[in-house]
Amino acid sequence: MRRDIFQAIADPSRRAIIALIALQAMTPNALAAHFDTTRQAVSKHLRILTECELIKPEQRGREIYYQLEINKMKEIDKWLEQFRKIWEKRFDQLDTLLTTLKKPKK
Amino acid sequence: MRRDIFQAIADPSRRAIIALIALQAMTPNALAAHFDTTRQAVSKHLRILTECELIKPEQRGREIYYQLEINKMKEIDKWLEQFRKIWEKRFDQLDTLLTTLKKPKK
DNA sequence: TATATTTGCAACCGAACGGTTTCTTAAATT
DNA sequence: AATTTAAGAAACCGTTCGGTTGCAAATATA
Repeated sequence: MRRDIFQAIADPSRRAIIALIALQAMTPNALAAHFDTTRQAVSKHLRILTECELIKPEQRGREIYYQLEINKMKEIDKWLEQFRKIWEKRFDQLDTLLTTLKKPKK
Repeated sequence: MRRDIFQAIADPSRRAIIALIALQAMTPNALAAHFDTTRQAVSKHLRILTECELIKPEQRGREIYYQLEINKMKEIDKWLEQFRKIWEKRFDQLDTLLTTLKKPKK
């Protein structure tokens, strides 16, 4: 069973859950109210997100508040880094080109 | 059939393909040589990546060079933006705390 | 022209995915 | 103590995924 952060964010429902939890910790029931699905389905998503440590459960009485582990999100950012270098380079090249074009002709 | 960039990067083989192509455009055969799998499997990944416009095929004789559409990668960066705001805020708070601790006691 | 090479496409297969329904456990409320 | 509420666990179901094998099409080479 593959279980990493990239697989975790592949599902649109899970991305929506992450976005909601990012604003404030929420219970499975509260989350389910935002979706057109059963609480159990949400629970399954929460389990997956918990397993790859993207969210953390916090028991409060009989309720469980799930909160985002924002640091884990940085792993995606870290992976993107290698490509950011490339698109920044391309932007610089474009910038150079534009600057060159602007220069008065010899 | 769901086909978006998040699903595209969910698979580790596809992430590896993206990373290779980022450096230089490559053919399916050349790519397959880097993996312990058949060319057809790589071709399937390339198809998925092409469908969500993360890569672009360029025919050259009987070979097809696939090259990365770096701009598409920015979509991930864009999605991350909402969370980057949060982790930068948390960092600022930590920074403020540390600065406060450093201040001499009254 | 015959042959080899590069590639895509279709059919198939087992495993994983995303969902539902049903059941159990535990805490809160009456 | 009985009932309600919140949540997880297990079993099941149809679909998708990632891979394979086999085949057809098109280009290059002999």
